[in-house]
Amino acid sequence: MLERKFIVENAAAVKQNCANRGMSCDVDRLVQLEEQRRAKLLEVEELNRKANEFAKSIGKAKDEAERNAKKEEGRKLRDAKDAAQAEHDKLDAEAREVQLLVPNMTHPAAPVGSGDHANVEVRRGKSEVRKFDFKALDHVELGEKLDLFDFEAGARTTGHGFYFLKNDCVLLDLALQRYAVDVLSRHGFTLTTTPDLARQEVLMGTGYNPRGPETQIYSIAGSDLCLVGTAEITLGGMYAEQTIDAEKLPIKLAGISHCFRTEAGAAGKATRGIYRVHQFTKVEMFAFTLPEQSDAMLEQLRDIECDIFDGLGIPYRVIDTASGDLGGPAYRKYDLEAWMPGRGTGGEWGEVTSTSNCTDYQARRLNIRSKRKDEKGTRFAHTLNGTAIALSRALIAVLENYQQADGSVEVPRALQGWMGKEKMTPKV
RNA sequence: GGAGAGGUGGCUGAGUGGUCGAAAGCGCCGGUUUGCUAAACCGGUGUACGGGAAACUGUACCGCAGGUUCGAAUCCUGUCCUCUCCGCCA
Repeated sequence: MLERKFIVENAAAVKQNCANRGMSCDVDRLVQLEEQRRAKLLEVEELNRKANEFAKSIGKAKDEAERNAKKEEGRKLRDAKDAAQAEHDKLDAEAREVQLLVPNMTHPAAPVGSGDHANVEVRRGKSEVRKFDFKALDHVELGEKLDLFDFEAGARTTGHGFYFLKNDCVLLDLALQRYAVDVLSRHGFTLTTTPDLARQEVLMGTGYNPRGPETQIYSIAGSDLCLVGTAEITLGGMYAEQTIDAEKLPIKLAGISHCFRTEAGAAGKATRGIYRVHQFTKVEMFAFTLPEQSDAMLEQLRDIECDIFDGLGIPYRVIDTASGDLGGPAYRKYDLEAWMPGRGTGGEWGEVTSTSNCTDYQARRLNIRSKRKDEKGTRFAHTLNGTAIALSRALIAVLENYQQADGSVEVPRALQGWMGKEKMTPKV
């Protein structure tokens, strides 16, 4: 959410930014509504001031007759105030409705445009894309040989898009988590496991819409709780309504959670195997910073993601996401796309991580402030998030890149200790 | 799940319809005194939004949302959270 004052004062820039991001929102109307609201607020405050003044004088009235006469007058003032307040609230609600649709501003260096061609590849990982001298299998085929997944049972118990991990895949899943946690711990992150459910309020605060036909979020009937789509939601909510001392910033959190996504409207998209599923586990990074620290923090989060995948020996490319694909809260976003040899006909890049600087967009909704001792007042903190390891996608990358001609899969060196073996071999 | 108690400023804690944005203490900041430190004393000390060059000033906020009233921290309803006891359980 952008500040209304900012939108009013920078209407032209905000409009251009909406256009760059492919979002349609009526900035002109918002400006108009806000100006009307301001005028009405002055009126409300003036009436309220009078009414307060009057109410105080009643307490000092000398007798019952004077008191009753004054009460009548006080009631009129209060009624007038209530009427003005109602008009103000209506304007406020209308303005807010538009305001919530306005996306964050965009980093000046981020590419402008939309679609894959607009995104810019800024870097490659250390590992070369491997040349196979045999036909590379995809993770589903590998999973059959190694007995790693049970999709039928997932569908039976829960539905399409759910699955059981089995045998070595469970070990690999845990090893990847343990590996990521280890890296983040060394980078000074506070480790957490987070609730898998959150209040709607927190969802909204982080920029997710729990309702509507296109929502990605599952809701729990009979409560205002939702299953989280990512630990970003709970980690952001962790400091909701808090004012954080500047000396404590930046705060770097690592959160492990399950992630639930309805994937509404995703029918027909690459759905084979565990690439796009309704539930997966993720180790997430989250940071709260002072406003002047967030640009550098985004680079840091991106570099950690690179380290994690370099450490796994998986080839990837880094994408500087173009304005049209940033969504609502992100000011700038980098994605890591890992090479997945089993995708498409001869392998394809597939998104495995994403890191965003949301500046104060989420903090304003969640009311998270920073306070410096030498500074009057407070400023909204900046929030950033990034994927350390998203299981499912990371599992695919490991399985497909480390497969051998005989159907076995080597375990990346970095995981061997956590996994307790060097190779996953077919049951025969 | 059942019964009860409670949520007030950075903290402790008073306040049961009017002059309460809120006593007092602690903490913190500034000052005086003082070989130094401590103590003592004096003054200051919430946040947001609006007006003003500034001094300053208006409005709102006593978990949150409603309601009663001319007037609510105080009364009523709902809700969230915390604590205690019982039950159940990993």
